[in-house]
Amino acid sequence: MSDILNDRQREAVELTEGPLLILAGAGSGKTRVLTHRIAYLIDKCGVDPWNIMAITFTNKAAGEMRERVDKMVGAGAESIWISTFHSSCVRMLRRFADRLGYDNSFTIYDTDDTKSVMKGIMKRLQISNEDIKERTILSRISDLKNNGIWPDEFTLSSSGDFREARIASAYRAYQNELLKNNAMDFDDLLVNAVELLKTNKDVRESYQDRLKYIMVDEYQDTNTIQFEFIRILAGTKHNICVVGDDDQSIYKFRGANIRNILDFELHFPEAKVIRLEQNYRSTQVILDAANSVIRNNSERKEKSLWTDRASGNALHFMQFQTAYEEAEFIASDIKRRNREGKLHYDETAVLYRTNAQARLIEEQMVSSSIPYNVVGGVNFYARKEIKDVLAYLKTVDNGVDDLAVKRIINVPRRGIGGTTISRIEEYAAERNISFFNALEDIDYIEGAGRAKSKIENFVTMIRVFRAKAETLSVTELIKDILKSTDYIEKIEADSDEQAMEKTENVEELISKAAIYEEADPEGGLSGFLAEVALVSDIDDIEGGERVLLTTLHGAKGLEFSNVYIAGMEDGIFPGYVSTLEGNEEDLEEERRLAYVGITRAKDNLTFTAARSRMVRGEMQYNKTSRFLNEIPRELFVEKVPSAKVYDLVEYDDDSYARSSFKKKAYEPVVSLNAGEDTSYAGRDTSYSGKKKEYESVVLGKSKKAAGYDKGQRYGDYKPTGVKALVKGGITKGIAGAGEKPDYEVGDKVRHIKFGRGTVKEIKKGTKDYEVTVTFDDEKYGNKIMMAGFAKLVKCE
DNA sequence: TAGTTGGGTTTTTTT
DNA sequence: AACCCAACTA
Repeated sequence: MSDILNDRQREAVELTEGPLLILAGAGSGKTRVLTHRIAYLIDKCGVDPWNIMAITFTNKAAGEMRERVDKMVGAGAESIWISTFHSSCVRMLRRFADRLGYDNSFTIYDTDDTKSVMKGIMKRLQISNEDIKERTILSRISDLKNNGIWPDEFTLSSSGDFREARIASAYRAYQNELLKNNAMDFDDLLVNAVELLKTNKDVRESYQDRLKYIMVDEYQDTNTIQFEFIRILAGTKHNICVVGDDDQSIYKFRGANIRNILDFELHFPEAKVIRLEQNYRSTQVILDAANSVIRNNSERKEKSLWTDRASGNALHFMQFQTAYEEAEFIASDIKRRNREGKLHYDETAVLYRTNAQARLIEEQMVSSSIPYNVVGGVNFYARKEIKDVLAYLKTVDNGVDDLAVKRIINVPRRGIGGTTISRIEEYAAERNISFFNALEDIDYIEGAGRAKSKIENFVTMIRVFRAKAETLSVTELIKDILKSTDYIEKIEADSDEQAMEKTENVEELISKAAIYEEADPEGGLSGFLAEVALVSDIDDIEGGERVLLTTLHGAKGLEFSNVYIAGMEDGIFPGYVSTLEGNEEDLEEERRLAYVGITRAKDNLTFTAARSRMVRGEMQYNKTSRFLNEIPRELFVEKVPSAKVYDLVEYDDDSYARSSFKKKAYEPVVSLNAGEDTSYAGRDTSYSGKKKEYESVVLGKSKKAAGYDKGQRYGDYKPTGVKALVKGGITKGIAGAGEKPDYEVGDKVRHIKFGRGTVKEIKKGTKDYEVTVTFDDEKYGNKIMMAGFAKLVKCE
């Protein structure tokens, strides 16, 4: 990428004073602008690097910016404050949390931790999980925090409503518990940092004085409290430059407030706005696709990406019978193109909506021996063995973190059971002391007879660790803990196949600690634990010649020459909930996600979909994604070598066929010639209700016969629900496996390969009906087959 | 106390 | 399908 700025970019770089909103479309060089701006401030305006702050969302983005700025600025670059929102807050709170009643060595609770805490509270307050789910309460609490509403205020406002009042009491108890444990959740980091700045004039002014120029990346993803944070820091000078793209706002579920960017000019009336619309990343075809999708959103700042790149390769869309075949295709296509020298693995990504979809694709990558990285799934730091070791470290670092202590008191097993723990909890609650303090009082606790000596040993062990922590490095401390507790040996002793992996993970943790200590020798144990709490998986993906598998969310900010977007189905992407009546806002967010996905591609973009897929143990039959329908048909590769209707699939006409069929409709499936470079296998939309017979349909050639009008987008059609009559080797669609077949013993049926036959027996199997058929063709004779798989169709 | 089993549940995305 | 939890058994 050239380092020469275009006019708009230059303007954005040089407008250093006052509030500035840079609306930066995907691939428009926003990072380039930000880094140049920092360099400009230092070199041309004489600003001290110490006075500059740049805030990002991920550690990865922060790291990349740091690297680029280092190269441009040289000496002094290290004193620029570049970090994420959460890390910035931690940094402030590590110095001043005592002003808010916390100890400066507070721990950070992740989502799992907060769940455990909430579970305990609900038990105590006798809120049953059936009445209000813990997840519901936690997300309410998160909302409330993000809107600056504290338990006291919420208790008042909710007093009239029973259910709300219970949530309020849970909120209050939760907050007390965290404070008692000297812990903060992710939201607290922001909330408390803002509180700190608001209530402490000296702190606020010292930061305001230092941070004279503030830049915020991915501004569209900020939430209300984050806005508050930067607004306070910007003080009265308002030297705040935010960069974002409202079309890429995809974190509403996490509290992101799209109004922050839409209303920037209301918050700062003197704000200047600069639009960056020239895209340096993608071909025109890809941009056209992106633009044509996002155009369907209503609440957005009008803009349109353009490029002077050539129009480029056409888009591909492939639809398959099953998610398995979809995955198979993606892997084989990548493999083939790589073999032909048309694709580099490290320039390739497979994107999907949900982490669950990764599994099948990953399997196919393995069997095609394609090197790959998967982001997401179970976060490294969320794994049991890692959380165990971290809980030891937290127990050493922050003695009042009851959650950590309770986690490890019997891990590895040392014969301290539930009854004993409850006793100790009661004792601690009566005296309002921490769980660990209660352990130290074990002599005075009744009914702890047998466990007593075990607890004494535990307490002694932790005390020894604490003493050692004064001198040992984090890596040494971890090793010492593992050795003293025989942790590794215990893993190997009682767990099975996963022992290897667990051991490797623990070793990985040690090397991560080593890396941390080298990078930040002053950080210590608290620093390491804080860092670990705030890293995400995408942050430490190893590079190399590897295909990246990630969710669409995970792909934000990245770019690849080749992008595959899998699972293009209504109900998957867009997600089911967002397709329901009244959820238009959610649907728009999904559409932005589609926009993000499409704009990751530089040169080649392939969409795939499956007609049927297993979701949470149940078979789903989904229509192709409505987002595909929003892309002009002309942008796709169209030549189809003699596509044939070879199957009909039934789906639920009104709600995307979630296993229970109400209204049934049928649509023809066009055969796929996978592997052909020109293959285009869209749903053929030929079924109009009038035409009831198909021999074959050739896309491209007989569009008219297939029900298309010129200019019509492929996929725009209305199924009539009339059952299609089918001739010539076309079988009826897959009924859901396990559904009773609509033929009976004695009926004549047709099989796609074996031809005509007579049903001899129908037996209900464990998962599906087993059907025995005697085929007319003696070659095949008697066959037993699964009804859902055999796709037998009744005939005369 | 610990291991097993059966039953019930599951928003999708994550700092 | 996968996970978690409660109840049951050794």
